[in-house]
Amino acid sequence: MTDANPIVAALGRAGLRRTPARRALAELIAQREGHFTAEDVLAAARRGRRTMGRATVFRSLDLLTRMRLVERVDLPSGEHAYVACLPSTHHHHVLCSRCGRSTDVGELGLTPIIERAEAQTGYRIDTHRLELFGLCPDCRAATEPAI
Amino acid sequence: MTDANPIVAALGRAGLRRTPARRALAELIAQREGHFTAEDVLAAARRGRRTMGRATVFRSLDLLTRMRLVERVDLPSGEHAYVACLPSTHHHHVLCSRCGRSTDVGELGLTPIIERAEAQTGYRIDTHRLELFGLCPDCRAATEPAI
DNA sequence: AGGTGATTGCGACTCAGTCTCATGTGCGTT
DNA sequence: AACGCACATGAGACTGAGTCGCAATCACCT
Repeated sequence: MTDANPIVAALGRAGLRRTPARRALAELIAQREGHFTAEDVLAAARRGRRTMGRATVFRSLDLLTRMRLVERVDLPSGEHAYVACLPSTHHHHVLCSRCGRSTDVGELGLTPIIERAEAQTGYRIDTHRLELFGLCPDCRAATEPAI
Repeated sequence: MTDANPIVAALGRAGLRRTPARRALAELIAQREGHFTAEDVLAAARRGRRTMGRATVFRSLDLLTRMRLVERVDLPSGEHAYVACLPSTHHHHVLCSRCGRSTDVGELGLTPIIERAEAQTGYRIDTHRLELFGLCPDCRAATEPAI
């Protein structure tokens, strides 16, 4: 039986074990539209009467991060969260600060900006983090009823 | 006596108390070139045989953050750190991943990028975080001896 | 079906950050 | 110079995220 869940499928492709814990995590992530914290996963697993060791959650999340199936983001509050993402090319995430939904957005042309920063500072920049926070279309509609 | 330390001076200007703890913190920050964590501050205070309550450190750092005299950054490792910065216009920080030094870099022209992201996603973006990590000129020289 | 190395769950642990509260003190007022 | 009080501090208990070690389990290859 082929795996409907893309994360589970990717695990198989990578020669990693498709254990119940990992399947359950993949399921939870697939259901979730936006970002989620490790604690969310733990709570959801508990709710679904499936216990999942705290360590397992962190280990699996870590694994998926290394596989680039999820990405870790730092919320403005300082919390660490994760968002699912296709292991495509370079991209960024836009997070809704109201409902938590997250949307991928492709490469935005940051290269010239990074070059400008390198020129200004003399650093050689090799990593960057760009996170965008705002209101998603739905929440916008909800809070700005009148144009 | 006017305050040599800009942070202490800013406190006075804002009508906030210039307490010994805040002065000590300001001093530590002024001495430090790069980013630092709350734990660094605690350790430094302890080393200088001046105890400073853990809570006080967090409270003061919080205060300075609200005053925009320091900014909180999230290191790639997930740790939270702070960097001093002049409360000027919008700017970003470039952090050296080897020695920890941080350098301010002015507005880099992110606006068009944000507009592009808004157009692509339909979000209204109101906050963003851009952090750049790399090697500062000195560390670059140290690790790339030959051109 | 069997063997085995990867994976799990548990629980103890660490470490960052928060909270409470009694004590202390900067500073405006007198 | 002394006063008074709201603001600030330090100590330490507490919380919650994340890690570690280990014995038991199980996914998967043969």
